[in-house]
Amino acid sequence: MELTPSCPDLLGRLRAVGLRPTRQRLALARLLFDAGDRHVTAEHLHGQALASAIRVSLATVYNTLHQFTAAGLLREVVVEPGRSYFDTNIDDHHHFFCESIGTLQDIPGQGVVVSGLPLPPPGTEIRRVEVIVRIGPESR
Amino acid sequence: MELTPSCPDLLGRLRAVGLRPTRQRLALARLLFDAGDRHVTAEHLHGQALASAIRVSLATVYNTLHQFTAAGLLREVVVEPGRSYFDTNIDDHHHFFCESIGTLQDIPGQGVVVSGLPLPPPGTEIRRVEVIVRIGPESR
DNA sequence: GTGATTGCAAATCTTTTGCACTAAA
DNA sequence: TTTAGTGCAAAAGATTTGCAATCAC
Repeated sequence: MELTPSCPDLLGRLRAVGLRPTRQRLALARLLFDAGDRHVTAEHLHGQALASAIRVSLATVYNTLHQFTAAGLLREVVVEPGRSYFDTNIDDHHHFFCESIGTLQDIPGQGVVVSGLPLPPPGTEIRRVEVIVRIGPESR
Repeated sequence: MELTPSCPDLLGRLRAVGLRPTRQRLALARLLFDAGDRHVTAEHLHGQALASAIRVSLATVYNTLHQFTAAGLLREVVVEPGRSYFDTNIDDHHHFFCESIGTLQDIPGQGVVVSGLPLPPPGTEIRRVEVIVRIGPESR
């Protein structure tokens, strides 16, 4: 594939994290990062790739999502048993999650303060504090 | 099975939530609730049942865990993709989760305050605020 | 060319389901 | 009895892996 000049930033971002900018990685990166903040599942992204006439196998989508996550380009969000979401927003932030629809929505991290946490167990340190606000349709 | 008089509370608890106190439900309830706060996976609980010479199928363990959860006797905690933990502590509280070991640890809810949350999206209301503190071995 | 990456299909792992059988009431 | 609950094995999902073919460099 010709590396189109329309995505120099993506190409550079992949190179910067040591991932060879292959056809499918670039195509997936474009789907992921060219449309603002997104929360996708592997299945979802694969469907979108196929719809965009990008030939990628589901296995490659999984591999790519995990490589991007390991490289710090994505964040994995676990809110539902048996399904992983990947978040293109890697800033410190939190989530609303609607169980009835299965939808994630970002909560900017700046405003939220979690206070009163005890010290982590001896020998461990805090990696990240994650707040998940589970929401549902209004009762009435 | 003879309903032993040693577990009148469990029997009553099951009846109270409309679950017929069968041999395996009682046995699993005893494993779950007779040992203080616990975080178990289905696989884990099944192994423990077998080790205690309780004949239960894994399918029944799954069904029972979900029935208990639906009945409010347990809480499901989702922290790892592809694996559910069930928590015998149903009070309002949060968790430390160590990814390297896969261990959950309770954080009492009283002390922790989450402030600065935005309003939930229109038409929805907050069901629960969950804080997961991801921890790992100390860097140095 | 050479080694990383991909596709595919098969394997794996967790969880759910269908149905004949068993047990609680 | 009557109906809910169970076991088993098979099915269903999500995710991973092995290996030959392919592509970036």
